[in-house]
Amino acid sequence: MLSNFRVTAEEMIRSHGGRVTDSRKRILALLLSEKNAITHREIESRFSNDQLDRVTLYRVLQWLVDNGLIHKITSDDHVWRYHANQDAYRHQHAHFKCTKCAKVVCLEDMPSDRKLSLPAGYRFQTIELTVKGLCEHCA
Amino acid sequence: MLSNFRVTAEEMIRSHGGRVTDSRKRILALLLSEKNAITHREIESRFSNDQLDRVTLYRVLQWLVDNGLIHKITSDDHVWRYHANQDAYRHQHAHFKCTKCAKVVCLEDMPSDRKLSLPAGYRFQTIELTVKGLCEHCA
DNA sequence: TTAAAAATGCAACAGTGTTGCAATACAGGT
DNA sequence: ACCTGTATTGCAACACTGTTGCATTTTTAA
Repeated sequence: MLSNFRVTAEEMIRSHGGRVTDSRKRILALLLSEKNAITHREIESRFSNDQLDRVTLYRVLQWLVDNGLIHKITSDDHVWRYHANQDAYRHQHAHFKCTKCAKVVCLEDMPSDRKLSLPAGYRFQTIELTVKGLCEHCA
Repeated sequence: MLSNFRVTAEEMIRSHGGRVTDSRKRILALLLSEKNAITHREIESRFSNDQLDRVTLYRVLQWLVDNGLIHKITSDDHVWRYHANQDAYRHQHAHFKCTKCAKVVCLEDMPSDRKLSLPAGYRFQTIELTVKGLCEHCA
């Protein structure tokens, strides 16, 4: 189960030409096993037994983002949440945040078809969309 | 000019039943005079001569938000930006953030097609949409 | 096996925002 | 105009998330 994720993680890291270190494997394997996007602090607490340095975690997460293996999501609580780039989440997508329990999930689609008009001279790059509401447990 | 904003500010505060204090008048008048959404730090620097306590500024901003006189916008730099609720900005709207100079402007329209479907059992509350790109000066 | 390069661990720092509490300013009644 | 209760302010100290510098360790490739 979890060893499957470790194997996948190792392949993903190796295929990006990075050094395959223990921290990277463990962190990416964890993110692959998580259904929702989770915070730095939540990742830390998952490793409460095994020691995992705060700073190393920040640096590994940044490396994984830079190499497109995970993505990070901003939120109105001003904490980054991280999620592995699997399957449907490769491309740009919207996110949902529960206003009660703060859970963040990735939505599969991004309704960006409808172009909203920018002021003259502005150049479009990306769009960030977060839907807020109550999740199935809090509704 | 700026005294006009002070008069408007005072009326807005009074109409919400709050105490009309000097800090509230000065801060709201400044926000009324600003075209774009600005950060706590930017507001502070506008008052560099007159003294203005950091904590008071945070608390006044929160009060103004709670009373619907201004709104605040989150961003991927994890700093709140504040903008007065005038005219078009009363209702829900999208925002634009320049990825080069970090300028944030309010867009007038929100593409309201909530075609994006939430998972079963989820309840919709609000939508937050930020378009990122280059502004007219940075493009 | 060895050496260069990259990654880690630690300590200290930086920025944004919050809390507790005493001092002050505002508003309403006299 | 003057009290008086109460909201607001100012200050100090704190909390949290994230970053930087640097010595030590691990990884990789010859």
